[in-house]
Amino acid sequence: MLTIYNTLTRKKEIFKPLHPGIVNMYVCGPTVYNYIHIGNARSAIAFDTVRRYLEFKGYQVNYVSNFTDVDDKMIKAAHEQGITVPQLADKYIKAFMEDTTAINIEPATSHPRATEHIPEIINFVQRLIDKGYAYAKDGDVYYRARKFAHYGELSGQSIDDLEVGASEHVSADEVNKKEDPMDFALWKAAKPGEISWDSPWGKGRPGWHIECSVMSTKYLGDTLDIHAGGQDLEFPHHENEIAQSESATGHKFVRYWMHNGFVTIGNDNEKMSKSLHNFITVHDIIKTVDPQVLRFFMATTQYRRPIQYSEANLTDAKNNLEHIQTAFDNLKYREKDARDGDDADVQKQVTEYTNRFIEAMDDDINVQNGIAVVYELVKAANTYAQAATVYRGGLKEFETAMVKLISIFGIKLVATDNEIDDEKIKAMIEERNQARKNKDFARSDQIRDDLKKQGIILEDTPQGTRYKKE
RNA sequence: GGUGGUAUAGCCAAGUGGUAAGGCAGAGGUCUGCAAAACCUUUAUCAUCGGUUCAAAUCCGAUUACCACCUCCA
Repeated sequence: MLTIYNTLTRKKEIFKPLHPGIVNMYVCGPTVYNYIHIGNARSAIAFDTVRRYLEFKGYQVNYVSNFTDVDDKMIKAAHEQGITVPQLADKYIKAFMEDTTAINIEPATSHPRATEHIPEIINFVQRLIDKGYAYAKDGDVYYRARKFAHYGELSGQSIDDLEVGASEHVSADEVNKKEDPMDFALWKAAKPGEISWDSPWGKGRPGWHIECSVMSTKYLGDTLDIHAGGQDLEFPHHENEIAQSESATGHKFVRYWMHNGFVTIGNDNEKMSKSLHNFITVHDIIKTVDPQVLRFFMATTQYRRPIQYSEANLTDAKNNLEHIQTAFDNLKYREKDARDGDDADVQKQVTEYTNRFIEAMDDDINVQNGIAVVYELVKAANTYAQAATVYRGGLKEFETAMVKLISIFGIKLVATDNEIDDEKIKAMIEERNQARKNKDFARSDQIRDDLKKQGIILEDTPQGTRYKKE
């Protein structure tokens, strides 16, 4: 039985979707004014893994993830680059799709953009005004935070404590416009020259939080099963979303809140973020690091824990992934001399490993325990692949299980292509085997070295000489 | 100041009362003509101090260190 840690209740709860068999899930996406950094990637990977596990469990997952394509930073960046805000958005949405495809993130069921939902946003804001939860002032529209009785529940803070913090940061201009410092903007009046849309309150654009309330409820209904995002979104973003949504719809907004931990970097393990300027973009890193390694590295840390980004940790991930890949290839290698038929013992083992994997993952997506089971499966597979007699059914059993379980981590396990067409190389391998038969090891080692220089590695096994490309 | 999180071997990390999973790196071994791959063996006074208990990494209290949110941020 799957349990999920719900940020709202700060407890692990048994996961039961509103509609049996269907999970409606919304994940806060990035503001598209730059390439995504590996912290953004971590969030995407964490919840892609959750999604894959839910699908593995047999749920149909409706997965919606937005693009914030208009805000202060978008306007600033577009201005700096001498392009329009929509052009900037298009550029980085395209880059987002490329980067997330590289790290094997399944495309969302829907990727809505804020600017494509302006009429719905205006309508939503109007509903809040009509219900008395919001008020217009000088072209802005603000939400009355104190009017929402549950305000502060998600972040575990009382509204008065929050106000103490807020008062240090809110500009005098805003304080003057707002009835209360805790109120937040639903709609912002346009400054001259800024991108804007007509509204009942004059030309302007949506505030940050409103788009998520509007788009999530539009695509997934008033009550979502899962709403996810980075821990930094708990307050104020998600707190505000709850207030807006529940006061507009009158229904519970989200049943399970999930928040991922940060990627940290440097000796101080500081949070990686755009504002700290200590970020590494996915766009850059995959030029030198295998995207599958990056994916594996991040997917094998439980979503709530921080990930320390370092070369050493990345190397660990690389070694582990290679180990799994080698085991898979070892199984494939035995297919040519395997006997026909099934292997009941392997079936039993695989079933046991799979059950233990599920048990681990059911505990709030405990990927560390999950991957530990995968390593046990790998060990058993390697042992089997060296047995004197193997059955085709047994090999397939192991292969299928490995592919299935590792795919939840977003890794596509496929047999390594080691076909060699070059007749000259084939002849050299043959010559080496002759030399070995004649115990001319100087010659055979010479050939092995020569081939290694060409990227061909030879390994002698009881089934003959095995070769692979480097 | 308020709120939350973290502290387990060289590194990553599981483990919420019964004397410490797993992985990487290291060491030794089996196999091999030698390798490679694989497999086996091997590495811990669980941040500190005190308390509860027959028994604590696990519960309680205090302390220290680090991180995060309270302002845009995944």
